[in-house]
Amino acid sequence: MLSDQLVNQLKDCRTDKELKVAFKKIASKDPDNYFPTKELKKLGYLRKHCESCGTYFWTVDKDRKVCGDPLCAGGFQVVIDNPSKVKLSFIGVWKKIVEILEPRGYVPIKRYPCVARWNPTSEFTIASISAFQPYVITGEVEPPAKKLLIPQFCLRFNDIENVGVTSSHNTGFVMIGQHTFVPPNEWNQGELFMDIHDFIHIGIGLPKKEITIHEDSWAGGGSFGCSLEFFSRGVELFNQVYTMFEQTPKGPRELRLKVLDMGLGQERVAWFSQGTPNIYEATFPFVLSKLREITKIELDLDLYSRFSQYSAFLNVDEVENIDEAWNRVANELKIGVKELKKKILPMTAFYSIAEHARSLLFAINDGKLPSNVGGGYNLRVIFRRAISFIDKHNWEIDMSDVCSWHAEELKGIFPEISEHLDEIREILDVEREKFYITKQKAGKILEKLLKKGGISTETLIELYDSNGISPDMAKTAAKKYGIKVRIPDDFYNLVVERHEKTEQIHATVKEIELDLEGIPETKSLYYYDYRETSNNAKVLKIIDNMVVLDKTVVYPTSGGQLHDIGTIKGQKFSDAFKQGNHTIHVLDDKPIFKEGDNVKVEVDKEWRKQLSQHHTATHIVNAAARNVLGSHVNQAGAKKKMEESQLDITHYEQIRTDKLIEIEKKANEIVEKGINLKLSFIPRSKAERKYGMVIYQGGAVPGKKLRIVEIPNIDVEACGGTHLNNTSETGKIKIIKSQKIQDGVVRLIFTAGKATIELEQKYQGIINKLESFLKVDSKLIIGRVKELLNKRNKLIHKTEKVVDDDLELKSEKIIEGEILTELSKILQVNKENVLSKIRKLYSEWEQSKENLNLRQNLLSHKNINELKNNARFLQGDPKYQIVIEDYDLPKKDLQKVSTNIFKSSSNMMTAYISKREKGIEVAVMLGPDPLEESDYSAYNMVMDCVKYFDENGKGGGNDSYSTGLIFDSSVEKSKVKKYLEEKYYPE
RNA sequence: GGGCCUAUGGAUUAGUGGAAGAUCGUUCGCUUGGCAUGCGAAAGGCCGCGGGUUCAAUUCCCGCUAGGUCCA
Repeated sequence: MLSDQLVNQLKDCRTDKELKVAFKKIASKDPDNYFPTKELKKLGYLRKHCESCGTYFWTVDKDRKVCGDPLCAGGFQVVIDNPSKVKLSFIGVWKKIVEILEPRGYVPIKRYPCVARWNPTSEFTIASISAFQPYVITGEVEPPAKKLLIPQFCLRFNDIENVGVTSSHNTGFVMIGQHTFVPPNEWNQGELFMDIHDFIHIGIGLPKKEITIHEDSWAGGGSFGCSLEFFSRGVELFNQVYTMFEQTPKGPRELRLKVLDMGLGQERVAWFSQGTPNIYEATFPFVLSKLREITKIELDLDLYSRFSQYSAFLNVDEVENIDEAWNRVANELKIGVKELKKKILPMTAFYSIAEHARSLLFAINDGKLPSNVGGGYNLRVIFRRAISFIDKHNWEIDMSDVCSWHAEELKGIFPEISEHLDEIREILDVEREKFYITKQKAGKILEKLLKKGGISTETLIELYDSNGISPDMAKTAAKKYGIKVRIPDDFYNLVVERHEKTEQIHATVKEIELDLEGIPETKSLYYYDYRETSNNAKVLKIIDNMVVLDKTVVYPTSGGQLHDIGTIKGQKFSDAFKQGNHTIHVLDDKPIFKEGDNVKVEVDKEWRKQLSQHHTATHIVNAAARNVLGSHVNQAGAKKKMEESQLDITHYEQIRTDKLIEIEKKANEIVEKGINLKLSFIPRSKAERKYGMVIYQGGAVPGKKLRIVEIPNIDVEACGGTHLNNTSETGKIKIIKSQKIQDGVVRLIFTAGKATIELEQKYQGIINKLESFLKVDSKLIIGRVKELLNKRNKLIHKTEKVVDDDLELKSEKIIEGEILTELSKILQVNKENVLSKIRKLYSEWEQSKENLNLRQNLLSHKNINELKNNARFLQGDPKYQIVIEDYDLPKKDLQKVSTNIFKSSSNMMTAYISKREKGIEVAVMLGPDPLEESDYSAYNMVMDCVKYFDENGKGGGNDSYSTGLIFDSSVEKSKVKKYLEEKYYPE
């Protein structure tokens, strides 16, 4: 169908955008070849060329000069004199299209989740066709039906700011898909066109004169085709895409499977057919009525109706100066800008709240949580936007309530979203708390800055980037202080720039690919029984130490499971990885065998068993966590190693210890039940139908057939790893710890089988050592450690108040809980470091004890007085007195002595000589009088002394307090003391 | 996935390469018939953890842990 000439034209197109532009020209040059012109003409449509934008379009109006795009046609005109004869509710649109197309062979199917776990290219479902991407489109997977209809809820977060402002933007919407997946000989473009035309013309009763149809093209994900866009009154109703070609490195070619992609906005069509002032009134009137009761908002629907015609001008994506755009709209409506905003803004807030609640409801229900990273961030953004609107207008709206009203309103089409309302409420409650805490924090930071002065652009960016404080928030806060903050027009560009700068530094290194051209794929033999650990194989390729075989039992690192180790023909390999469908074994040394040889492969059985235990345990823990925490729990990543296994699950807060124990208990119950696992290969669509999308716990999996790992009644996952035959083989599962790796994702680290035993032994070993170190029974350990910490602190910091009781550990308190877990909390260290931390604290305590008498004496009133009495007047300057002493005590204590002396005798100065690890320390401190009145300087006094004994000696400080060190080990303390005495004492 | 910010008594925090402060709360005393209040005093800090640099680190550097935040 594509001529060589055209192939050449398209072959160099690298991006979808280039392809789309190029193909649009080609298709419109030869419309009879690419569009259903026969049907269009038969219906009485004429082909025209838009005088405004140049697009070719079809219309029955022979005088029409411009196409139906709102920019060419001058905004929306839905409300005035609505042209549709049939009024359809939101759900009615779906019912109507089913009514018309089902008899023509289209099968209505259930929606897919809007969180696209099966799709490696996109986190959310963004169009009806996403449900079938990528594997149905590539022909790898059978479609549920050749011709089908699907009401697909989709999420798109690129237009958040427009929601509620323009009358038609949504973050979440239902795209009704009319799709066919057929080989070229079954493709009938004219019929597909007529089906959808009949829906709009007969089903909605839209007269042909109200319809304009644009010629366009579409490209995405490597495939492309031409399309027809249906417009009416400036509204794009839907777009029928005929995907017929794919782009390959050698240029475009016809697809083996032709795909019809017609996506129709259910909200949009409902809106259009009802002619309401905006899309929201048409979509969820029930929710809006509830909100109206609460807010008592006065909706000036007449103004909104008129406003809605121009709101396309306020699309922030297309408008450069938003203030000017408001002025323009106000002029058109013949109303002041201020008044317009005052009336319209609460309404936009009102609609946004309703709209965002709906998206949150679907997204959370389908398994996404608000978060600070990833797709979950979008949920946080719309939730906060909604909450901010609620706060701004002081409305008593609970977002969870709004969600449940939506669920109610949608029961007729999506009953499943009512199933988890309680969980959603809990999740939103937590999320709301987080928002208020952040907001409060932001307020404090701003206050602090504003008290100091103004805020520069630089800090404005910093505030936004690091603390999430929007420039608007800063501006509002500044007003209270009478400070003006200038927000640059290109603020958000500056933020982006800042990121670009830092990102350039970290360029990623591309991994080396082995040349395996022409080598057959490796046949993997580990799928059915993990105990199969050896096979005979033929060597296909050797590159350095790396070996490719025709078949192997070896498991290469993939799906978060570590590779096997073992031997090939007796030679050890310590790594195995996957490239495409080849398994590559990495030998420790150069292979002694050659390509073409027959060799025996053997896998280390212990190694294999441990990894299999960890892998099956991961499925068990995942199921246990979902059981304990709720159905919002999904796997967000996993890693199975020898010593432990990690499982990341979606959850909205750090898991409390009691819940953790419950999960562990539940997991071990599953182990003890001794359930047989079912391992099987099932065609993808059958598996999806039977088990649902939850099977994609480990992420998207390619292939026509899925390897399904089922623990009956517990867990089903599509998974390629090695698994046990029965849950009892897992052995004891022990959860070591949980950590929140990002908002909305918690990592569980646990062990199974031998690893658990080894770990418990290790922990028991630590506990045994603690017992003998502290000389108590294990149940007293926690109490003793708490006591040790307290007494150690007291001994170090509160020397004077120490009593005999503090010199020994005698606590008999028995504290509940797992010893090491508790200790690691108390001491704020890892379990592994508990012992060394306690040893450290203990020796510090002992050290303090050793010097205690000395230190207590030193700090006693008696001693202070004695020191003062014995102080000698300074040589040549009898106004001041100096204390010169020799103490090997901690610096802190010496400082305290001096402070105490100065409290009652301000004319004093002190000099101490102490033995330290590195040498002899000289410390001089001046009381208030000599410091203020005299020329004496502690620094000079120290340096003079240090340098006298050791020219490499170092020191520093200021006039009031200085220390110095004499490194020379031949110098004796007594000499230093004598030197000072001779220098400062009178003859 | 990448970047940035933060970590100080129970809470909110100031602060600095050289002797850890404030406010609230707590306890005690006084004031009052009692309470609110007022006055006075005290207790309470592994300055997140580990390492490095330094004569000296709560402060600077590196790693970790925990929380926050922005971008893709």
